[in-house]
Amino acid sequence: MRLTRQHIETLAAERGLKLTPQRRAIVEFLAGAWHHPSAEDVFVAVNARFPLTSRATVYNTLKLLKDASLVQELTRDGVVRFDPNLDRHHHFICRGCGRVEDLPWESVQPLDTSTMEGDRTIQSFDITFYGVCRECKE
Amino acid sequence: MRLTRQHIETLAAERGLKLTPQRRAIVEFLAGAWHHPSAEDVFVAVNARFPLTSRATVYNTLKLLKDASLVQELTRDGVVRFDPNLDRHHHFICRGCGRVEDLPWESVQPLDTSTMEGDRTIQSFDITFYGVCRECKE
DNA sequence: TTGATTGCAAACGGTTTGCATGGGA
DNA sequence: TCCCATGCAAACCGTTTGCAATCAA
Repeated sequence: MRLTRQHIETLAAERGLKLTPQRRAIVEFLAGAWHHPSAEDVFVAVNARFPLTSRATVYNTLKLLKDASLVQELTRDGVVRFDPNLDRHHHFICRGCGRVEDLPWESVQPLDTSTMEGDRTIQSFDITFYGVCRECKE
Repeated sequence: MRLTRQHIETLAAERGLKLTPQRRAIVEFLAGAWHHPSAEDVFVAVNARFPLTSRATVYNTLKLLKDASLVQELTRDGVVRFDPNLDRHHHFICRGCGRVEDLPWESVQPLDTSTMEGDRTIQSFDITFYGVCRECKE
């Protein structure tokens, strides 16, 4: 499941939040974003539709979405990025162009974590794959 | 294999670098560090032995070590950290105290990456496990 | 001696905060 | 109307850079 504009409406209704145009624009941009935009990416995109939208609003809304588990936050090269894919999944990073692609959770066989448990408890894991994407292979 | 003070001596000899006390101190601290210190951690630790060591020197030396593949760099919570463990390994992050532990590469069975290959090439991967460490379970 | 390395301080980029204004409920 | 949300600007934090002084080779 991915973030949709419906999510922010539901969230607003449930928590009594205001449905401002800026929040709608941020969510709609994220909903259509497939390559993990940074806060700055969101800022630029939203300002294309609503000039004068401030960075503070962008950061506030992103934090709101993160706290509501409507986006996943991930850090790469020191920059925080946002992933609207709500399903469990892994990541593929292309060493050529740096793009990040989501990989379905089922593309990896279940991991046996028993050997590393015992004194610790393993609850979850995620895998980052590195390689060369299709475009960069050409 | 882990970073040792021997590594910086060899590196200096091979590349004609100068073996300054600051560089020795940084490497010796990293060699004994098991929980992925940040640049600031290194700065504080080195200044305990050599007051007036600047952040620039710390950052320069860390970059040197990274470029020589004598430390692995990893980013967590937007802060760059340094891992002197030179073997391939995975990471375990405790949700209780936030500590990071290294897990031996062999503790995970080989992954079949064929289903996600085809249009892309997978070269490597690393896994981050999340859970609760022994101390936090008590 | 001499150029690599250092310390310092300023600059930088991403993120957070404080506060007065404004607009959705 | 009322208070949440916004815009703005300054502050903040980790990191990088420029430059003169220093020191290992």
